[in-house]
Amino acid sequence: MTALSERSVPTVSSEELATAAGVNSAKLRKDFSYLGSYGTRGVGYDVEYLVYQISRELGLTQDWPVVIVGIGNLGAALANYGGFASRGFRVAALIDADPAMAGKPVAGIPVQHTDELEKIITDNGVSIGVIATPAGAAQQVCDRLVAAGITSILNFAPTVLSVPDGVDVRKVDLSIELQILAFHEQRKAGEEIAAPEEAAGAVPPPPVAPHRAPSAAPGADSGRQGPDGDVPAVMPA
Amino acid sequence: MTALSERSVPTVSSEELATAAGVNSAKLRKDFSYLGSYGTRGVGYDVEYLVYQISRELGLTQDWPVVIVGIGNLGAALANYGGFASRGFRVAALIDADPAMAGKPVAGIPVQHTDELEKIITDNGVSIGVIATPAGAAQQVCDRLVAAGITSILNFAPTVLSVPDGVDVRKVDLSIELQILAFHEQRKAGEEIAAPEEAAGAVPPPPVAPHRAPSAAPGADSGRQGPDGDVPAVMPA
DNA sequence: CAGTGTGAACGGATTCACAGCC
DNA sequence: GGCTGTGAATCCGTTCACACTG
Repeated sequence: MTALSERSVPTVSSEELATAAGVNSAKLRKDFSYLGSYGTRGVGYDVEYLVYQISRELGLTQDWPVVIVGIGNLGAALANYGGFASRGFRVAALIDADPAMAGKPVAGIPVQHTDELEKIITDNGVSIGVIATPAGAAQQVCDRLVAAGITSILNFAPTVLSVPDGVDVRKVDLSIELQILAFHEQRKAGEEIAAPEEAAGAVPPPPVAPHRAPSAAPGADSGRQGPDGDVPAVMPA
Repeated sequence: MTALSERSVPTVSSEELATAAGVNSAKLRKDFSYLGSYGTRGVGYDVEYLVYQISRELGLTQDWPVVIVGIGNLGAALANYGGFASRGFRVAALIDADPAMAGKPVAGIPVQHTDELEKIITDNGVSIGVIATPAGAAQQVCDRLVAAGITSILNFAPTVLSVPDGVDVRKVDLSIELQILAFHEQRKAGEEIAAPEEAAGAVPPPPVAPHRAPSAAPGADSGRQGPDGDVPAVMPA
């Protein structure tokens, strides 16, 4: 939709959007209808208007100050990531435990030391924290963020964090997407013979004839790239 | 399951696993049953055996050579990411367009110039490519990867890539997870009044009373962190 | 007798199909 | 005429409940 908006396309039909998104047009209309009657019968949806309404509903019209803790490669990459600003996210501070990093600017923002963490969060009214530290430091950082009043955490460290009720955690595992690709890749290759006959002999293939069951791969729709932006888990209570 | 395995726990019940994963035990049993009858009635599942079977089914017991193109902060972060090796991924090469990067080791692997791209892929039999370039270069890199024989692409650049049929693309948008958090955060805050009364006045709030419809947030289950590892889209045909 | 494997029941999400409107 | 908005029909994933087994 943003792309359409940039090309100054005035209106879209549910059919067009649905095709682009790889879903059924009825579903798209029904979903939009939950936000209100924003379309015009016989015409379609006003692009600008719809972009605005959806942005508002998603909370993208607000200003979300965010702190990033752990300014290694990943932290730096996140700090430099252009996609945040346009979605209403503002990097309020970069925090790292390494005193040598302190004061050094990354993406134009000076890195601050972990000691300042609580003060930074309070002063800026930050409610979302990003953890990009090594696994070992993650839980500790998390605890401090929560204690300082943060209620949403995006965790890139390969650990499951434990948090009190009311705090929302989402974990990003960079290897999961690769695994999904590999899974499909395996399928593409395995089209030939039905019996793979593994090599690597760690666990001895115990009894039980692996009765290659249904095992059907999920629905094959057109060109939808990337993960579904699911919104599962933790609701505010 | 890996954690259980490391603690040498011999068996698990579907109930235990289900609780840990935040799902219903029946669902877990049914899902496992699609892989075969790997449990023992009255006992549970053999941890080691199950780990192996699932790994194999997911394609994690194979060796997947991967190339990373674009060795900026993100590319470097990916190259250094520990989670890949344990999942069967091997970084076969790092590729960057900047001649100054060539030869420089990142994560112990020397960066090679884009000119070598085709040769590297062919020589190493690479079928999965990771794009971590700026948006502007992504499509071009993608085309070369595909031409060189790559059939799965993980795209971190903020562009939708177009690829021929048979090539699998997954796009990772680092800001989507933040958006999901912000969405929930907005909900938490909006518990007070029902009328937000926006500030930012870009699009003039046109007619139509935004009839705050159902708009219910998805199911609230226990502590599941992160996105569902969905496996949608593109099936091998 | 604890715990798997699975047919049957359930319920929510998707799709159909069409009335209503521009 | 074209396209939205939406009740009704349908589909499909989830859960129940229990027969079966080690």
